[in-house]
Amino acid sequence: MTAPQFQTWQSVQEEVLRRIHAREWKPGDLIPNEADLSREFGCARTTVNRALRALAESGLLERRRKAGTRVALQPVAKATLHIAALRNEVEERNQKYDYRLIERALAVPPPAISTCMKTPFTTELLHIHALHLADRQPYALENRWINVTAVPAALDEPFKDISSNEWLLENVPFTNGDISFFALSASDLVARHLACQTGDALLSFDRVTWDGANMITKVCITYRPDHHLRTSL
Amino acid sequence: MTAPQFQTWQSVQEEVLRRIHAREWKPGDLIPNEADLSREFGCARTTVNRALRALAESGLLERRRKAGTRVALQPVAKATLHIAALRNEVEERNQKYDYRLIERALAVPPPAISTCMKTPFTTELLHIHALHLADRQPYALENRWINVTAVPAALDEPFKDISSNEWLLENVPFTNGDISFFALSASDLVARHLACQTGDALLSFDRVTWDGANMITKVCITYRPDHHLRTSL
DNA sequence: CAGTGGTCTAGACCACAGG
DNA sequence: CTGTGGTCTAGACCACTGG
Repeated sequence: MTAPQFQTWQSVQEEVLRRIHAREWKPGDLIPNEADLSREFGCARTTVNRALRALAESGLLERRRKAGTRVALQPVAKATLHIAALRNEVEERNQKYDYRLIERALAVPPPAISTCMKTPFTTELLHIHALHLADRQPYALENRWINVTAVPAALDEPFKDISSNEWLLENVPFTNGDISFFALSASDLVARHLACQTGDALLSFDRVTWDGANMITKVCITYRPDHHLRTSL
Repeated sequence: MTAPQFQTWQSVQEEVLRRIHAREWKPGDLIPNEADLSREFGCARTTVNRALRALAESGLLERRRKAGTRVALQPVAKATLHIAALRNEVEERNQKYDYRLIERALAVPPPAISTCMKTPFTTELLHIHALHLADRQPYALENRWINVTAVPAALDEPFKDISSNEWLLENVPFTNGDISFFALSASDLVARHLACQTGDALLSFDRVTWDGANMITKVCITYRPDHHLRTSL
């Protein structure tokens, strides 16, 4: 018997990757089922399943009951961005983190915000405007609206020494969120805070988080110019 | 016996999520080990393992041998962006996809590209400049350099009817890639192709892919104004 | 209907790292 | 050294779905 032995799911995964890469199994091809592979590899089907499932989660395989497992035609690149708190982001660059509150006010938001927060147009929300710094230079601008109906405790927090970001993480549970990345042209106000030129192209993202049916907060983070958000495949 | 029965890893996961959410287990807390939980839940340890492993992969738990499992203090939001081929991106919006080649030439790239591709400064690369359209409107601009040493077959492909994107996916295997998102201010040239104003803020990303030690290609995709890249938590 | 992946079980051994 | 998670096994049943 010349069949090689694959005793760990990682080694099975490597072998499958090798075959895909060597074009033994081409994009779109049906590959053998788990039972056959487990016999060929001399391991339990569970082990094969673990390996194939991981590859399917990463988008390289497509699996369907009865239909079997195929090599993905278009390996959808799943780029996982790690959106940590800004403090961590800065500290991971070995830079000194600072936080400065610009404004904290209870106010009726623009209609676009009310719509997004699913609150009546006349309902006041807590508005936080703050700057995050790295090595004393502006790093990112935070523009946040908090639903005080869902998070009344926020009314007692000055957000002077702790960013709303960190306070919310520690104090308010949430179940879901949506993120949207886009490019923004710096307004005069934004340019002044980030110490850049009006009209500069800035990477930004909106994040809306909620807890069950309760909208918690909507935040817009705008990075200083030339900021890159990196990830690997 | 009042202990509820949890027979699937999903139900175990839901119960764990409920306890975290209800602050029965707070951020930073050590939770019971797998053996104890499996007894409490009335299921096999494997099932608990599956549930906790999934939560750890999503960043909500932190697990270490011997140290046990803790609720993450800073649940690093892992935003997974699905970077499909542009054709798929457009078609998923139920829009008509078109592709137009702007330029295809063998040329010595700028030093920045050579450095990134790890080729000598004097080595010629295949340069592809193309436009992707949605419902006949400019959607994204593609600016690509292909390492013809690693991919000689690219020299025989006109890229007139098929985008380099799709051709490479079908014909060239790769093992790794880096992606970097940023905001770009539209140059005159870019503005003309994307039918926008010079200076508009545009969302872009660079992607470098390689196969083992061979650099394959570097591409820069620049989206039309107001493009949003969305994902959920 | 039948073949495929999805999952559960009970038990076992192992690798790692905290104390 | 010892407790913890990581994994493997063999077998079983189930859920989905293609033909």
